[in-house]
Amino acid sequence: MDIRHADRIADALEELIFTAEFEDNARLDEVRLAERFAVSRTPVREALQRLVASGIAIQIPRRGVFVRQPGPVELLEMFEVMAELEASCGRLAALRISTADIARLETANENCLSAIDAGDSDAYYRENEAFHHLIYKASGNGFLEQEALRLHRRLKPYRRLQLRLHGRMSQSMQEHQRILSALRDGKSDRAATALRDHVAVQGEKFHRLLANLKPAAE
Amino acid sequence: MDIRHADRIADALEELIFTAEFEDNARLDEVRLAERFAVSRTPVREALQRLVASGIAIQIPRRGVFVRQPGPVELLEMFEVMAELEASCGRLAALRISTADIARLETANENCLSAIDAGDSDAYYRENEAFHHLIYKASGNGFLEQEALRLHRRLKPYRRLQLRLHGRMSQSMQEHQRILSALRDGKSDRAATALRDHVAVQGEKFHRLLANLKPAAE
DNA sequence: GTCAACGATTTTGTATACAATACATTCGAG
DNA sequence: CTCGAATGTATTGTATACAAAATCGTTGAC
Repeated sequence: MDIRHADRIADALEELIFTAEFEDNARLDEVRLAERFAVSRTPVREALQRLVASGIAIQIPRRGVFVRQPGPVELLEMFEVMAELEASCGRLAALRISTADIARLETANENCLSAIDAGDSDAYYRENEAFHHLIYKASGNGFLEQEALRLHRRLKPYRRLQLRLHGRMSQSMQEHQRILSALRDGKSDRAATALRDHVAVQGEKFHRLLANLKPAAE
Repeated sequence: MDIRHADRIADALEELIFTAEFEDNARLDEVRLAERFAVSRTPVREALQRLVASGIAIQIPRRGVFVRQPGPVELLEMFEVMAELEASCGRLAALRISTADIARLETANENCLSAIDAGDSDAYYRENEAFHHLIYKASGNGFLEQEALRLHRRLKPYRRLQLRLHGRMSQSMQEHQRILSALRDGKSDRAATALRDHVAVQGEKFHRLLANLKPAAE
């Protein structure tokens, strides 16, 4: 084992929480986790601190740390912020993007199309992600890129749920085209709006999904 | 001592780094810090982890953790993201703000004016901060509010430097008026643009400040 | 004189031991 | 029977001890 146990455990715990292995508000027992990972409490505690710092768990002093799955409201809020962040990336990218990066975006887009034709939704997911990550980078703002990546990653488990809804993919590709054309033309406002709407659709889908789950609840 | 040592030390270290007590790339020696705070290495290590998680320091495995002051480029990037985040807050707030919150903004604004008249720049700083925090909250998006607060806080030490530049305050108040009127009218795009420009000015000032500091350096 | 390899020292990472606080159960008073 | 206090137990927070890795210095070969 050439890697720090604390890091390994933090990654493992994050994965376990994202895959809903631990339910919301579950206490993350230090000694149980220590036994489970066959280490002492020390690296477990460091891993827990990392989870708390990243917001997927909360710590109540002298009580322990507890899983904190975002509720429906917070998820919608996070999707909304994602849309705003991507809009910002688009706004800046329209002013700064290089021809090389435009070419890369076009390639990713074509790969998306190929994946749709092949019916390979995993490949579509991957190439779609590449498309968006390229836009983050093309913003020319490394800090913004990192923040966008961070939230994107955090929302990943929830995005997977809604990908395979009926005619979404082809509509999504049209939106990609609009984004691309705005970037090519250097129209920052158009690029921002196109990206915001494109991402916001995911929030809408999610909203509808929730509404269907709990028809008249609360 | 009824508070966790780790938390106290983390706050203290953060403050020390923000006030440039530790210079960039300085190693944060666990045992020295432990002696300094009169505790063992354990709570010091937890504090360091928190610094690393918040990006104020970086950790090189088996080497230690080192202060990581953002360089000029990254600072400009952070100011740019701050401008974008506030623009997003303004966009959403224009759609959702309550009359009560508008009244609160007006109050904060009046307090800003009073502070200027009184020549009390500390009070101005405080009320200006309140104005912006109110807008974050008025976005109606708690997650966005937290993210904005986080970055705002992170940029705080750098904002203090440039506050007392010549005629900035009165210009700033005019911008606040424009923001307020856009919010009152529910014009989301206008509010977003007004806020983006308002905040971006700080980045510009900072840019100029840097250019003056190192006229032809590197 | 330079460079490399080996050993000593320092420092991080982990394990364990101890302290202090919170929780639960039980016992007793009303 | 219900509520509350007290003690016992469990769990977090901190200190210390140990292990492993990296840095530094020295020594020796070329």
